[in-house]
Amino acid sequence: MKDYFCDMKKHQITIVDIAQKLGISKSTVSRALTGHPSVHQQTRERVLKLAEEMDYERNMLSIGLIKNSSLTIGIIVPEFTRSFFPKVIIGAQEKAKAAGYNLIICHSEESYETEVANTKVMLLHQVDGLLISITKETTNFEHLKVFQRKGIPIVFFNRVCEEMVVPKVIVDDEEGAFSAVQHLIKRGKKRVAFLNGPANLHVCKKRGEGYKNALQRNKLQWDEQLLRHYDLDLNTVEEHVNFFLGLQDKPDAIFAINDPTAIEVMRVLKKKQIRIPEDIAVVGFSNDMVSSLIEPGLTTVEQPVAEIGRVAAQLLLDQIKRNIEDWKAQTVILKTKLIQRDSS
Amino acid sequence: MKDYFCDMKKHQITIVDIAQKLGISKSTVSRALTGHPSVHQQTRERVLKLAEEMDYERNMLSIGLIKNSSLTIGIIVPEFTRSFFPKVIIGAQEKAKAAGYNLIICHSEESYETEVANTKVMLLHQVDGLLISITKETTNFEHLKVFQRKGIPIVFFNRVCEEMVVPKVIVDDEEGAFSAVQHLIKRGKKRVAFLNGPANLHVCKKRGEGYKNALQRNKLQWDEQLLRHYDLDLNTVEEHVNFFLGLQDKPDAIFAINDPTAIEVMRVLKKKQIRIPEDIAVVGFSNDMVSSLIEPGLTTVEQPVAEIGRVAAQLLLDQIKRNIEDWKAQTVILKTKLIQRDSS
DNA sequence: CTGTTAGCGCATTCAT
DNA sequence: ATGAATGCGCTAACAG
Repeated sequence: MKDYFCDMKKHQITIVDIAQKLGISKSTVSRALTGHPSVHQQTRERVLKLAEEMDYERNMLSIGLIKNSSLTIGIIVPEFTRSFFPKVIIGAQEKAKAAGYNLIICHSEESYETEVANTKVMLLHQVDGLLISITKETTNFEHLKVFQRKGIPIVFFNRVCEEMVVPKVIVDDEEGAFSAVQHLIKRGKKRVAFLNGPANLHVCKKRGEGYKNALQRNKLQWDEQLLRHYDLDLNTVEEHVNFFLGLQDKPDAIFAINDPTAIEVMRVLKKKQIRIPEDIAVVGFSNDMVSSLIEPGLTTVEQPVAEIGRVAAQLLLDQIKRNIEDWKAQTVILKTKLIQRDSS
Repeated sequence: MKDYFCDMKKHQITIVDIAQKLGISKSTVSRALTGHPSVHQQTRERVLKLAEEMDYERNMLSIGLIKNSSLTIGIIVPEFTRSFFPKVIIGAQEKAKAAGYNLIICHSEESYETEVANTKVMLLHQVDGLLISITKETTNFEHLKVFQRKGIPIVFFNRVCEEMVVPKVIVDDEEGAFSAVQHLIKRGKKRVAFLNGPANLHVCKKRGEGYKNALQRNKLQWDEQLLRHYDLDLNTVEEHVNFFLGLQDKPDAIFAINDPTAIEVMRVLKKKQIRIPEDIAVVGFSNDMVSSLIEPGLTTVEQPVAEIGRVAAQLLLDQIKRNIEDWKAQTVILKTKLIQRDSS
């Protein structure tokens, strides 16, 4: 009896089982199941009925094997406890689903090593395309170039790889940062500090440029002490704020690379009884869900988050449909929008 | 399932390619790749080297087909723009990775239909087990029972299915709700309202029981107008709050099913110049990241979020290792902890 | 309309 | 230590 059960566990109901019971060939069963037109109506009904009765489920693995496709696209994000990446994923999923594709998500936890492991998972699962935003540590791109060589399209979003010629979706980071700093200056601030992210990330470089441009445009002195790069570990934000506060000539505004950072900056300032925005104004980037809930409300640069996901997925689906020699490598740059609240 | 597969086959590097280049049989290549002992050391090295050079990746679809396993476990969550589910996922990923399993994540976006589609993806990828927290719409469980029939273990967490006898990981929702309401009453509140979630969710039922128990224990009158179920759509929270405020005998405290709801309640109250907690105190559930950042800080019932993921993954891995006839269906109940802040 | 045959990429038995 | 052959479950020519 026990052996019987063990065997049962292994044995899947297949089209052959159905075919045998019905005394027809498995091809006919297959055709009936897939809705092929040239099957006798009566045969089809008998197959469908028996399949239902026997709890038959198609084995998509074998189908994927044949078609060399899994109808799945993968997405790798470095982080998702904040609302940014989840919202991108939701946008991407929307487009993918509409095209009949499923989405599998991997989380690289800002670790290069995990990212490489994730790409292996994607390869193993035969994804038809990959969406990715790289980790803060990623400077080697071999694991991603593999996809190109294999003819599996990649689309970058948010954190892109500069050296790879593939579609990318970003926002106008330079313009976004520019408008944030411009706004602060218009509010009367003269010494705007920028707590930037890792210098190797393209997105951070661009925001750095926007920052500098805004200063120049307003003929404000460029002070390199006011631009600091940090590794996105929120625990270290306090040190950086302390550095700013320890300067001979303190900043009167802090622009932060993203909203979580800005919120942490605000927490540190509040703890020190520094008034926001009177003493020091704060501006973030992204318009996270939290930013409207805290006090004072955080002024921030809004990104069309779900749209980033939608566009990225659409570009990927376009690539998937194209032959490899017709691949296009456009970069889509979406607009940002300054959201003014009470922190500035 | 509709046939969406398109036909362009990108050529994959297979063991046959490697075998041909090396002038050996594909069996030997296979053995070298899988680490079979009886392969000449030199042969193995040549194979490994060439595989590396050619960017060869094993095709999981075919291996999965043969082995009926993919070393992958799936996780389906209904929502993840808040920090709750992402943190659970991170915990689960930790355990899975340690056991050599990969984790693929699907997002059901609180839609029954999407959840069903997600389970198909999991089946397609031949996951060895499934972790799931159901959507608020899910009342039919056929798509999940399929897994049991196929011998693929399932573990529920947070939002569990009552009628299925499988392992589950929840927190002590009844006790958590009890302690929240007990706390409010100790603070002098006499009319505690509860804005609960969908009545069909087990987790909501349990919290409802905790709420009622606390009232009873304190000999407070049970008023059915003070207990409302809502569909977790934050846009409708305002109506419910307005209902409470329109009562003859208004509540002096509102306990909300989760933190986002509580925060929305607070927003509505603040808009109406109602003082928190003096006029109406507010308590949430989960200790979301936001809750400590807003003002006043939200009193809430903390859940061991990552631990939920870890335990669920561990239970699943245990089931995977067991034969189907040895499956255990224990329910693990983790402890909650009341976090007192200024909203109560 | 339906049956036959041939793989998809790989692991695995059985040979040698 | 290696090669040949078999088959996982299914679809897709190619016959009838």
